[in-house]
Amino acid sequence: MADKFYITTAIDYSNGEPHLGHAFEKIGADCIARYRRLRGQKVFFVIGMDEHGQKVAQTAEEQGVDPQDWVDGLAAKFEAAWRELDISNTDFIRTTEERHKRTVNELWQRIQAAGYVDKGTYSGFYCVGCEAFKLEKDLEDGKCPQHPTREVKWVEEPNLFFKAGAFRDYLLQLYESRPEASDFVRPKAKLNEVRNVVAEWDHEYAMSASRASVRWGIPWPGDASHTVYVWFEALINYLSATGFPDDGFEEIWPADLHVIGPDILRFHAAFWPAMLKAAGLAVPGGVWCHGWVKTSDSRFSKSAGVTITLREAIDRHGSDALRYFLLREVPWDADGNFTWARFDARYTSELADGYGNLASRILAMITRYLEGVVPEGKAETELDRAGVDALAEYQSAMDAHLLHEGGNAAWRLVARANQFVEESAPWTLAKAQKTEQLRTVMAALARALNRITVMASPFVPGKAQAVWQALGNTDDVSLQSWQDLESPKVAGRSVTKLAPLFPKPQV
RNA sequence: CGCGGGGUGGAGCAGUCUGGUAGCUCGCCGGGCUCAUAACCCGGAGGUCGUGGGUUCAAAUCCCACCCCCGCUACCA
Repeated sequence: MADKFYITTAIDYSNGEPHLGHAFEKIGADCIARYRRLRGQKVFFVIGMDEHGQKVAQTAEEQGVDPQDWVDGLAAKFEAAWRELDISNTDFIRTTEERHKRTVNELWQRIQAAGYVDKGTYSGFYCVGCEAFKLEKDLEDGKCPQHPTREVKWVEEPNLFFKAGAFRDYLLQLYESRPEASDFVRPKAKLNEVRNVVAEWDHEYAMSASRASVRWGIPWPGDASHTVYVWFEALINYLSATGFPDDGFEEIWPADLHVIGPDILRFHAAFWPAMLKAAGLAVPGGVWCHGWVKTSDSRFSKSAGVTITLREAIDRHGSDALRYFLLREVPWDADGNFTWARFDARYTSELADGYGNLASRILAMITRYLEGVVPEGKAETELDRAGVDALAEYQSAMDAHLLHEGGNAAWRLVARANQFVEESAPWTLAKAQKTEQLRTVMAALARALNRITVMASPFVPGKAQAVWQALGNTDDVSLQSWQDLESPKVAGRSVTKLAPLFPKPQV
């Protein structure tokens, strides 16, 4: 594995409060970032806010505030949410920051100098909701089907265009060139979608790069009557966060993984690498397109307008539980449903009765039978073999970004450990004073709990740390070395009993 | 119209590529244990694998036709 890993999420558009969907993307990316740290990589994890554009200006105006004040307020709310969810980002970038404006200027001057920018007039129906031009055939009753409450405007303006079509063949080759496990776009179905779109481009295909009529944006280098089109500007944040064009940015760039939703796939999978190529920069390692969290507690929810707020979701069982639930319930390569019934069921069986209870019983037995010290117990047990298998499964799933499968591997070991407790019945061994056997069994259980806790830490970082400390460690579980899990060094540690990790509400 | 995803015991899913006794989790029923958050373990009931045809000794799995659901079309990530 390479030494560094640069992962990003889409920057969030400053148009409303953080919700479950925003959180899902951050949590998934965070899970990957935390896993990569365990594997010893230096992780750069950038998230942030997309703060320019007509829609932001318009919303701010409706609220009667200055656009900058508006986005400042929202950025604070988003950041607070991410702190609460233990998102371990190493940077939080905002497109109104100077460092971003500087990078945008530099990049576009390079693209322009390389001859990939054209002047032209754009005319067409423009939907403010989408920040995009619409073809007449895509309109319904003269309105944008995505934003039927907003007017579509006929706009004619002198714009600048990015000649993306020049990179058609390059992009198609990029999609084909990678071995399947590291396709430029994953999962595979999404790669095919993008390929089909790009294959239809011709060499004249161009995309607006600047807008003459939008003022809340970054002035176009050399022509302040234009601002850089928000879509293009937003993409560049990934580069801004590396310090580009200053020396040293290449220690971080290129990004190894851009985590995004399906709605912005085309921008990341086609335009972004084309822009980078035009400027002579390295393209990212890949794009991961996750699915949607659907919130439908009943089949009528859509029409009834049922929504689940992030606040409610966190308050239900706490931040770690929400992280865990989303990562297990919604496959990271497909859509999934969020329902309270499923959330409660997983919380009870997998967190409280599963991991939480396992930790309680192991720690309690070590305390009760062995004076609270993890015994030496070098004999390899069946449970250790299961543990090593689980690590291998976990690793291969997590390397492929199949987070739900990684979680599954870790939690199967929880079940196996519970089974092992029954089979070996430490309470019987203690009564019969079969000390050696007891020590062997309890040492194996301590190793299993150690392995589970490290594997669980990208999913439930806070709770994993609590178990880690109860196991007698003083350091941070996230700093553990993956290699040590082959044979966890737990012997001799003084453990402490643990209050219920995941308390169950009294019925 | 089109493109993509999906239809498997009450619920959520795996299995379909590389045909050969239908598997997992939750729920339900019965039993066991007592270290543990009335948690844990074992056993059981429950499925004509969307429909109709076809290929085959044999199909959830391959082929054809069709039906239904979902996304692209919603504060959307």
